[in-house]
Amino acid sequence: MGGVAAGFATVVCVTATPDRNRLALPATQVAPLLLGSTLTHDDDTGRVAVRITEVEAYLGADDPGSHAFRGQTARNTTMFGNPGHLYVYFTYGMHYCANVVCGEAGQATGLLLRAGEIVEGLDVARERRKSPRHDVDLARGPARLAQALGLNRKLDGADLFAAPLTLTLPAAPVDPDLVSSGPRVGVAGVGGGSEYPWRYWLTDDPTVSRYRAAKPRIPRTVNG
DNA sequence: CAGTCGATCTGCT
DNA sequence: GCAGATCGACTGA
Repeated sequence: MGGVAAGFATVVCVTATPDRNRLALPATQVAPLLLGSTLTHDDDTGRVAVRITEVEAYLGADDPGSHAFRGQTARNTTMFGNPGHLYVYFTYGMHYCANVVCGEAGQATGLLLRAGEIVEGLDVARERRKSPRHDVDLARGPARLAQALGLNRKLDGADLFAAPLTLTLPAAPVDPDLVSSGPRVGVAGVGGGSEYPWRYWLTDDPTVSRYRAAKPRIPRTVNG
């Protein structure tokens, strides 16, 4: 059962990882570095690795679209901690989504992992994700990616550079010509418009989630 | 292919 | 009580 996470973290975190320092920058600067990186989750339910193809930057307390906008709560505490950790939250009553915490402790900036390509453990990912007809859909969308990797609330706050997680950044950022940016998905108001291109993806990658504009919710009771 | 809706956790009013 | 960093099923063309 529980009680495992706190134990191994103290044992493994002996040496400072250079890659961890590369995350200690504003999320908008880390975004192009994270594209093309690989995140592996390896536990007794299986081993799956995903090559990240789409991310979204959330910029902390001043960002109305961020969970951190209204200050620190029990749920978002991880966002306010040190970079190089995973912030996992539960949303819409059904789905988990995962962020890579960036910047300095207290800034609460991070990158939402929006999509990726399964590069290891395809059979395990298919088992976890059942319905999709195409493998390209296995991790297309933040909740799908989390499910394919087997991420859940138990991994909230987990170190990205220690078991059961492994984040491998590319030696150099991908060619800027291969990176596109645009407005964030599903975020209305400030930061949701084209004025802030805080969504980044690998151009023309088939695993990138299709853009859906944030739609204002219209009450259905108006016309009876 | 595009539009609509249900599921039901979390934090804020 | 309500809206939300969503997904999958269903509808109609």
